[in-house]
Amino acid sequence: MKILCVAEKNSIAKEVTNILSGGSSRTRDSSYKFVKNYDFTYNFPRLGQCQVTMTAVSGHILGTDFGPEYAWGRCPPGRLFDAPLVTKVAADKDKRSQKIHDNIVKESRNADKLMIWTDCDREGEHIGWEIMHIALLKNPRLNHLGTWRAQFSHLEPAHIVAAARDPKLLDMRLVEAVECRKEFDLRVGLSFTRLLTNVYKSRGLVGDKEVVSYGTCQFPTLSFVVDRYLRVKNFTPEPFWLLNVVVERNGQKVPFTWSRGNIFDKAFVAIIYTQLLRAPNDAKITHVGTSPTSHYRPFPLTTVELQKCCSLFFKMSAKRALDAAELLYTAGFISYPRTETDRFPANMDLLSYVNKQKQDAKWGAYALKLADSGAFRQPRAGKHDDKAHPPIYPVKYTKLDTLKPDQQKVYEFVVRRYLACCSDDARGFKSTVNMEWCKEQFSATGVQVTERNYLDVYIYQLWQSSQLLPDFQQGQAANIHSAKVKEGKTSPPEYMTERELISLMDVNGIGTDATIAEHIDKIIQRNYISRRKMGTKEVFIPTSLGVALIQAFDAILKDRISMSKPFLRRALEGLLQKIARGEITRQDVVNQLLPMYKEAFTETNRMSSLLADTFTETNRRISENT
DNA sequence: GCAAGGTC
Repeated sequence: MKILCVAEKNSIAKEVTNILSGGSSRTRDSSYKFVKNYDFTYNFPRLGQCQVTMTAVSGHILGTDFGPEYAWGRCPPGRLFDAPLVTKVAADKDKRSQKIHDNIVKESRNADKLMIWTDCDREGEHIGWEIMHIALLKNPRLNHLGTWRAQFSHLEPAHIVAAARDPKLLDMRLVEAVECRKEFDLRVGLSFTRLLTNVYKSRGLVGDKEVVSYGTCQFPTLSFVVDRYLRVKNFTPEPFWLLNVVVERNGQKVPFTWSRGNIFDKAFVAIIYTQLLRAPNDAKITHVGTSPTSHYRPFPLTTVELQKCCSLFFKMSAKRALDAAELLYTAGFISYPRTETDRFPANMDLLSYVNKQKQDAKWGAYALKLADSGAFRQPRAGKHDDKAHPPIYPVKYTKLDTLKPDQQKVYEFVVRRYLACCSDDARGFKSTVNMEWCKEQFSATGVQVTERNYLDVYIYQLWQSSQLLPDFQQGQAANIHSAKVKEGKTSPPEYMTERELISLMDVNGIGTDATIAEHIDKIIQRNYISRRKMGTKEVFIPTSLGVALIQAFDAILKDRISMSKPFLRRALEGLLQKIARGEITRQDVVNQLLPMYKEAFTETNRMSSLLADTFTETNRRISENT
């Protein structure tokens, strides 16, 4: 029997080959230089000894487009809402897709079975379907039932062997969901992009080579930055007043906080302040207490959390962090780095991965303590599960100095985060002292950390004991050292940072783990937003074009659906998940949602002069400001 | 010249 195996990328094909063949395989070139064909034999349970060829694609091979009669300029943009879709081999400049396509046709000709080894997520399932579709062109045996689907989520040998021995079928519901997404992104993206570009260009508002694009992910992303920018710009600071009281005890000066906090009425604070000053000996300690407090260990690691942490701890951009993680994954050191899951499956042997870290010079002693002296704890379980991949964890040990600098940081972080997850919470005590002075309440607090636990390995987080409070006694008079009225000002929100933008996109389902960083780059290229240094921080500021686009869309569609808010994309995502669960069909979704987009298009087209006017107006306002 | 999603 001959089996053709196809992975999503060459590095996976190579690694799976290594595992299944026990290291003895023959390598042949394919028509595409970054994809190899690996030949070996393997014993499949129901088939016996088989001749296996393992090859790969490089992401999607087929693309969805419109026919030539719907090219830019050949038809009104609105026609793209009902123009027929054409699926064909993607046209890329080095003919990569065509070469990969040809390799699959050739290698599948004599195969008895096709086995799909793409990533186990929605897009991976769709790529698997593309591969099957291509293989079926010249080999009728490789239909849906002749095609196996290997399910795996990391490259540990035992796991890969298990996947090879227990193949499933392709899940066509996932394939349908992806087809649906592609249809919406294409119809809406191209029609609005052509409309916007035509309008701005005909008024001479953008350069000849420029494109004013609309994308279902680009605009919600832009909208987050614009909303924040306007909130900062429109902010008016308000003054407030508060009381600062310092009590002296055993020679130690202890600041107390006023329970009323910041007050916006100056006269009110002044009245109370006068009362206090009239009765300097009236202050009394009313309560002294100590209660346990803790810092929870972190949740298991997701992609977005990885990107946020790398941005915060190492000042590494989302793109760089993911690139480093990807390399660590293909080298077999960490599990698949694109996951939304923040809970480990119940049956996973978590302790075995702790054991593998015992040998390290920096964190080995901690791992040893976790594993061998009963300090190991089952990690907390978050609420997210993508049903495809577990949280990111260190699969295999490696010495840091074998890795490149970015990978060192990311690997060390993944390990420390994992060990922290498997540790106990940090514990301590919080002491509170309450004081009453002329019926006003004040309090002072102190923290004592007694058990550091996970903090010892998760060195990125600080929790330290504060200065010890002196020995106050309940009922005792308090010796006021000083009392002052302080004036403050409310401060505006900060401009959007990359870390916050990633969070917002993630929460609202804008883009995927792998594309969030790209959407941000795209709207920078389009001159909708720009990066700017503010002190030590880097923030995003929208351009006048970016502000105008959002404001014009909001004005035109104020009573209809919003093209700039995340609502539509989120609604689509929810419906895609229903398709994936088999509750509705792709056609149901098209019938329900496409008319709403089309209506928004018609209205935008009708009021297109407003788009240009808003831009002219924003430009004028901003140049007046500067 | 246009989208978003894979991948390099």
